[in-house]
Amino acid sequence: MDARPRAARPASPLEERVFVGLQRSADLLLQGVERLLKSQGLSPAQYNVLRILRGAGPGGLSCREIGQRMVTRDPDMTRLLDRMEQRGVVTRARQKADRRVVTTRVTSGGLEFLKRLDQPVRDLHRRQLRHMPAARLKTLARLLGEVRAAPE
Amino acid sequence: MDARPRAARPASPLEERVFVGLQRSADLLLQGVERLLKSQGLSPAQYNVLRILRGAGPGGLSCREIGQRMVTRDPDMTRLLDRMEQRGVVTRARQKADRRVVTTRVTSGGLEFLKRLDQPVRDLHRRQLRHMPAARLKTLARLLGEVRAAPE
DNA sequence: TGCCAATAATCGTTATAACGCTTATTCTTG
DNA sequence: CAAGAATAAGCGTTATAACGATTATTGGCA
Repeated sequence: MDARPRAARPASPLEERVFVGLQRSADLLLQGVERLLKSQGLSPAQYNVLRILRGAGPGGLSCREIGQRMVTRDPDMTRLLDRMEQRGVVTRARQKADRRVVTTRVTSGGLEFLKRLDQPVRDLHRRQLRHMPAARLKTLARLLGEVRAAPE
Repeated sequence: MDARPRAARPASPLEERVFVGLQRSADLLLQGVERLLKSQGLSPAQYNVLRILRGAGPGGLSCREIGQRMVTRDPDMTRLLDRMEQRGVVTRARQKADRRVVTTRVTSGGLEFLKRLDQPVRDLHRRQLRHMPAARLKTLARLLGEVRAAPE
């Protein structure tokens, strides 16, 4: 039995509330970012790859490494990078030592792109979360980390 | 100034940490749900629609209403419902009063589907979050609500 | 009443995501 | 050192997402 319903709808399990809340919140914030990136013809995944490559420096990264660092997994790195190569924001070169791996690097054009986007993206995030005090954001960031710290 | 770098990487802005943490956590949990639903040939969006329609009762809902209640927005309700109608989990009928709107209802087959999935989904969510005590989950759920309570 | 804006849904098209399979190369080990 | 497992990336194909434009219907109002 569900006890007396305090609200119209019976409360869903706590874990489900967290799951749905996560999906909704992530989607809400992503919408804004998508709009911003679309003005430059970039998808969130492409933007993410560019930032990863910038962080990796001139040595570049293999497909696998990029995939591992991405915020959301992408099951087809090859064609994601194909499109980015066509736009001239990355280059690819097969490694001499291990000819299985292809090293991808961000081009100067790609870095320009990122530079133009850095401030607008920061501003957007600040606007999206300006109604929450820093202390709560810190708590939230910590709890989100705990979610992903699941064993196994 | 950034003070002394306590870790190798300089800390990113708090808002960005929250944004990325949200995307990563949402994606991580969604992966599990996708795997589970795929065993029944359902996408998360389709599952979401079924649950919305079950909650709405026998009166059904219009496309717009379904779209508004979805966890993540879907820009093409028509074809999402097309596919579900073909699978026999929903029916559609144009309203007499206002012939612009199409009412969608879940079929008994669709309800069966849901019934079989209810417990596995609950179990999955519990497993995904079992490493976090209830008090933290409550705090997290509350903070996630606050994120979406942004003015305008 | 007749015209126009607003609303609901649909559709044509292109791009991207997703799935599994294949190829190329390297590592392992008997 | 040869055969087979393991690893990295790529590809063929199908399904879905995304974007705009379009149709059908209704409500507002001069």
